[in-house]
Amino acid sequence: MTINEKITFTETSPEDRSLAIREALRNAIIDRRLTPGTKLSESEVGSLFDVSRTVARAALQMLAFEGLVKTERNRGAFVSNPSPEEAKQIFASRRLIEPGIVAAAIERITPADIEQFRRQLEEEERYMNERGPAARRAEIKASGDFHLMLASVAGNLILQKFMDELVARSSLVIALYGRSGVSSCGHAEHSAILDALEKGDGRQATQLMIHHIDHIEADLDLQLKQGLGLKDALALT
Amino acid sequence: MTINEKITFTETSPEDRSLAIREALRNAIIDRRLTPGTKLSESEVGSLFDVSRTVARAALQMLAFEGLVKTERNRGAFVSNPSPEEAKQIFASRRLIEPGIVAAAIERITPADIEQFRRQLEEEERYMNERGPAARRAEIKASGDFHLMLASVAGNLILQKFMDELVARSSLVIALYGRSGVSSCGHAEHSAILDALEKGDGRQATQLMIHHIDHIEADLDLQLKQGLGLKDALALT
DNA sequence: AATCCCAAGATTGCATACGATTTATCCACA
DNA sequence: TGTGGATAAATCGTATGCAATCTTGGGATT
Repeated sequence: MTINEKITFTETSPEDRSLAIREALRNAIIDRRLTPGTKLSESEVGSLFDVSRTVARAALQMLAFEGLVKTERNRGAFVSNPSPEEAKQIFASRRLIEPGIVAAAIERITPADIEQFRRQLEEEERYMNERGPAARRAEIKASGDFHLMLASVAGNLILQKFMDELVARSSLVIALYGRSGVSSCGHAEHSAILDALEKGDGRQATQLMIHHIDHIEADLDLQLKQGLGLKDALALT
Repeated sequence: MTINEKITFTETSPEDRSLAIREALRNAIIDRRLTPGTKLSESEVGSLFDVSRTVARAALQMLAFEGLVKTERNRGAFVSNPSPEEAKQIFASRRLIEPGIVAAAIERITPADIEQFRRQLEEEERYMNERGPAARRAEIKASGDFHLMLASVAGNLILQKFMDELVARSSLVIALYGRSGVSSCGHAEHSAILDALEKGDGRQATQLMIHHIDHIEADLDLQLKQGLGLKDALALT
């Protein structure tokens, strides 16, 4: 797979172009337009975005830092190919952090937030009922955005950054090991969590969140490719 | 404050020099040899380590990503000056993550690990009983290393990276807002946590960890400088 | 036919150069 | 004496060039 479609800037970036490129690549990765193993060469990225290798390189470095990209010395950058072990660690981390985020969010959530969440869930549902890869991608993205909005409401910027990374990497993991239509039940669970938040029932909200994460991970097929280090390497190129 | 002492490479780095520079600067920051607000100009860092601005810049970008350094466009990089609000968020994050790390560590800790922890605690104690700024610095570093070792034993690389960041940033916070001789009681608490781990008493170990974090945060003076945005800005230069 | 080796091409690692922006200095002027 | 503005210095943002390293393809040898 190569980068064949022109990736558009979502906004005119007056400055800090490497940040904009990072965002564009991030979106492409969590959208699965760039699949694990895809090579991201500095010159190719640079010419796609009409910048020099220097700034392309900076964007790739940032992505490497958050684990979405792996760089090999003198070889280049590749979209990460998380191992089952990594996948487990990602979800273990989420199980640790997200209940805390729910607990913090329930203290700070406002009616306006609730309203925004409802709109978000409607969007999820809309994509859920559509067919086609584009809708599927949008659904995955919207599903992740629910968790990120929650982190945003919680009001802890550090945890928010961690969740940014974890949600993005989860998306990669689901792309690799996902078994079914990802969030067919996920959407209902998001709804239930939001209901609990609205009622102010923190205990239930955190419980629902834990189960939600359990369900996402349960939908993965982490055993199959466990011992296939060689095949993984082959899949890389 | 300027960078006036030659910072030595801990190891001969055959390659990936930016990583080595990042490590050296990281250590200098958590050791408080570089205090919050210190400017880290690309050329200065570069010439100190005998590299070009390109690689110095890469190191600074990494530090900015983990929150130890803040960059301002066209102005440069400065050692972070965390606000009281940031400090609270850092400790809130630790309260969320570290109990989970303790719980994971107790499942995996080996007698060899215990032995290593004991040696680590002896070192803490040695520095605690010494006087002088160098010993104080070493004590702070050793105290943080206890938490990082725990994260390492827990075996989750993602959480380990998060803790790396949180411990380093905590060190900055303590430098800014710390009230007393930091870990006079901290050492005893580390010992107690280790004892609980050795006994296999997970419930007690996590409780002790939570209290330990509470105590560290309680030792901070976060109210005083809360409204002084202006003075903070002044302290920057 | 399979294997090994070497050279050509491609890509990264790094240094340097130049324009843009910010900061500092100094002089004019009120 | 203090203020304003213009010029100079310093620093960053970015592009580009060269050397080092890796990959690839072809040809010779067994």
